[in-house]
Amino acid sequence: MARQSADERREQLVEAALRVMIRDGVARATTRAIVGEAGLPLGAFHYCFRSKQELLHGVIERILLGSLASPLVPLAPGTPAPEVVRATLHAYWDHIRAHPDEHQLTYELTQYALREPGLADVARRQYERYLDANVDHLEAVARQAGVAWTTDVTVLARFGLNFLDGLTLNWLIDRDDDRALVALDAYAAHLAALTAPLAD
Amino acid sequence: MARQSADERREQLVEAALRVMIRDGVARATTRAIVGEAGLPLGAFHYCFRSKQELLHGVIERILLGSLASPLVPLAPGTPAPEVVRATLHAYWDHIRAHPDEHQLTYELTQYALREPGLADVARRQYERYLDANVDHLEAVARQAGVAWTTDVTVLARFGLNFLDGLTLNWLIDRDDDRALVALDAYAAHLAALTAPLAD
DNA sequence: GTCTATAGGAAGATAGAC
DNA sequence: GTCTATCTTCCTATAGAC
Repeated sequence: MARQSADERREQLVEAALRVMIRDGVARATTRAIVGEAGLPLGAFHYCFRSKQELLHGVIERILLGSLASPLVPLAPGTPAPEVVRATLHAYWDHIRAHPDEHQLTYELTQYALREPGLADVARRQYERYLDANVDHLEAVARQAGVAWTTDVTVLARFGLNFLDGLTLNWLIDRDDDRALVALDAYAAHLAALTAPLAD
Repeated sequence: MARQSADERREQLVEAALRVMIRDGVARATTRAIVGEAGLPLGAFHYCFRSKQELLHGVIERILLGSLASPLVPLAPGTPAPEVVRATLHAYWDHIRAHPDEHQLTYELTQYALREPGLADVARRQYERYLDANVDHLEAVARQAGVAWTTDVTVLARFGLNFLDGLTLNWLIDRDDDRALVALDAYAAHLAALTAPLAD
């Protein structure tokens, strides 16, 4: 068939694996299901990857990286801080609601990684990066709103990461939009109360 | 061998399954591993359970019920509200730290349940009960501290459930005690700020 | 590199003696 | 009810022709 580089093939299989996992879960993402999804013969698997673990490594790095895309909301300058906070959180939440399956897979893969000696570190590093991203995000929000945080930003970031993670997990289970939004707004109000106007 | 009732056998297998899952993860809890752990022959499995799903149903109900045990902290009457809140949260957190593997299994089983059509509802109902338990817990704390919540308790409960869930998940990954405690205390302070002395 | 065919084993479930 | 032996299916991985 069409001659492709091994890298292209690998990419193709990682993406097929992602689709299968999102659709059917990690447990059902067998090598057969993955090559089937990619439209490749079974044998193709093992001259692209030494083993299934190697593919999973690629899948995990891929999806965990992808979910770092933090949507920044363009707001008119002079928007009051509470409004900036709320709009930013709602933008984040819209992203979750638009891609629930991907986020569910993220949790599944994290649990999976914790059980595999060679992969546990990947999950650990990933949460470290989530934290860093959250710090950046909080600082960007403060800049945009023209305020300063009255609490250590790294503490806020950890607190927010945990709350949003729990909120997402809970919503993936009950899919109760109303309750989730109420909790999200409660968090937004809490955050907004932790800002002070910049003295300049 | 020793003659036992089918109920006893079932109980025995559910407990063996729990041990295997806590030790090795859900994916490695095969029927063979489970009966091996219980010291029973392979054939024993299928005159106790119609299928593996039936056993998993039992395991999920068992562990999700068990994790509802909310430790109430005995404190001297007259203890200030912030102290009551903090002590209660720390007691909860100590429980998590003492049984990390059980909690990790809880998350694994929840993810698993969401992928099985017959089990998704169990997870949903379970989170509903977590929420109820959290409401009860918050009301008990207010009673003990002699204060009232200035925010709707169901909103607080949802918010707290989500934060504590995320905190636990995050800690299971990075095992960073210091950061977790800082975040927990931030939450305690937030909660304490939402109380008002009872006018009596 | 690419594919077909198959090895080799482990999974859930059952048959049938006791 | 209890156990051994076995069936069937599906898994990951490899062998070897092209």
